Amino acid sequence: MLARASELFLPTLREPPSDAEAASHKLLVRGGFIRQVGAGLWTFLPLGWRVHQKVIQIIREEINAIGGQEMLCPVLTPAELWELSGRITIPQVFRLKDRTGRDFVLGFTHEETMAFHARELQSYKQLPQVWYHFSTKARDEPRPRGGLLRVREFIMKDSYSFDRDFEGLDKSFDKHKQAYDKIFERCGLEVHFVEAESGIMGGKESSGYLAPTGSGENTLIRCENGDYFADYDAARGIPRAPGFPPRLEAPTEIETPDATTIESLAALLGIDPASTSKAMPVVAGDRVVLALVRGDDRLSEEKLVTALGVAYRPATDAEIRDTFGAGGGSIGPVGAKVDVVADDTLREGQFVAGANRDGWHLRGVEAGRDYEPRFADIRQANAGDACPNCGGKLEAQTAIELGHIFKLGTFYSEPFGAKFVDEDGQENPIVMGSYGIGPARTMAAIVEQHHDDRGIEWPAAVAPYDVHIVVIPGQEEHAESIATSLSVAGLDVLVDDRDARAGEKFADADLIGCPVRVTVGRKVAEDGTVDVRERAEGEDKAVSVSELVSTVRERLG
RNA sequence: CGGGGCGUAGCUCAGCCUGGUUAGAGUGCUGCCUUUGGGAGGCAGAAGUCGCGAGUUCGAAUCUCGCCGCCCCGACCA
Repeated sequence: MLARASELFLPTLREPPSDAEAASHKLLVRGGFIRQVGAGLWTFLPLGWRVHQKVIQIIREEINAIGGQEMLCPVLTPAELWELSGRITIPQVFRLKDRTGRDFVLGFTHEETMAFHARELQSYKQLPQVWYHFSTKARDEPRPRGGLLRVREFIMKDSYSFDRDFEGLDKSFDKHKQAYDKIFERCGLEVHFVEAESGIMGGKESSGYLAPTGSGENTLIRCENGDYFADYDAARGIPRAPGFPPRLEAPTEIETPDATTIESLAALLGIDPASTSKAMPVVAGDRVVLALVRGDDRLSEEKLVTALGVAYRPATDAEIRDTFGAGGGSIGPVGAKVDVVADDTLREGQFVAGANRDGWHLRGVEAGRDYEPRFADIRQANAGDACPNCGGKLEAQTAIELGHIFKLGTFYSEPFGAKFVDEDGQENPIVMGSYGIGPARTMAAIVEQHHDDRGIEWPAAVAPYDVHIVVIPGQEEHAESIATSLSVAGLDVLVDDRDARAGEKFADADLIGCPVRVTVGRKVAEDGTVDVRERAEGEDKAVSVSELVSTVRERLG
């Protein structure tokens, strides 16, 4: 395949758009891969679409390899489907009406539609199934950002597995996991599989794939020794041990005027903030619950939801005073007539806690002796915590979530009545899983991980073209025949035949980032050689035209 | 949805505070000359509803109000 720069719509820019911050945003726009149409709405220009298609093809091959069957569901779906699952109430749902006033939803995933089709599965003999499609998703995002990192409309590969039981689901899940590992590896990405929250998807267990990058919205917690990776929200770090004051036989009141923050309290008492406890009153359902973490820790909202099993909200000032008889900065677990969920770090030792009396705290408060909590892991892990596997130091790194896989169970099949009959003639709900990957995000992550100050360094598997030929003015005829021979050999070739200076062409070639560059200059007429350079390496090497095809193939790996 | 910022040529921006001929620069674009292995130089040229609407004024890119769009932080979130 041969493309000529003189004919391509390839609008490269010398400067990045003023509103771009992420490297992928800047370089994809500058390189003429994408253009913004509105907030979170992007057009893929010819080169960008080629890369997107290459990513899609890799995903397709790997999902086909685990038995996935490609199909295509509509973007526009009747609102009734979303009422059945209950997801109609999610704020991000794009809703609209047709001319007769009927309600529709622009899908943001396709669990509902796929469960609808799964009603045609009737027998255990038809299971398992894996169905997938590449389709456009719409999300009414409150805040799109970062180029392709967070958008309102995007193409997603989502596959759905249908099994007769949870054992089957585990197998389908593992197959996808393996497929995803291969996909990201083929894309040249460093990606880590981590536990994550189910969020709006519904279902039991979910896991994300995080690519560490320079820009992104997620945080990857990783051990310096490389044996532990986790999503920030779910990470389990081991905090340092506090410096405890001498042990007390019983809690002792101490006056702490104006000390309503941990910092002021620790300073006033001259103690380690880690030897205090922090009380966060929340309302779950119709009851008040006191969440207790160490003074130097932050409460993880996600972990607390998991521990409580339901969503919650912070208690209001009035509710706090009503329940504890004191203000927010002076409350504690001792004597409080509410359930207490204490973080595991509070199991051992004596801590300073609020006395449920304005301006007073208690020293020497001990779990088990002075209050009866339920223990759970509800603290947010921090960089600097010790690794739960090896004790090494945990680090935090910005990341992009490229994929998310869920064990949905019967969350959708039950309301949709997607059932099958087993060997004994019994009806059972189909057990589902869902598995998403965003090709555009993947593309952005590749740029984040593969670029330098001059431009992109595409891995060969996803590059828009294999070879970028820079034609030095005066060598057009030689270049044309070289381009043709590379193309005939099965390589994708971009030949820069524009009437432009060499420097400009080199700069564009670096920006666009095809893996191999061939410069056809004066030497081709003198000794029959051209210069071959790998984008990621930056060294020109003279290669005779007769060996060019094999050399380029070799360089592409 | 809360806070902040921006909107002037394809792109990056100046001009606005302190209203006043025909609205500027760099880059990009077109033509010609020169040049030709890392965005070279020269000459000539095209290109702007100054986001939209109202208002104040003899006069508005500039002042006031409203709206819209976009970006950043937060909240929210695959």
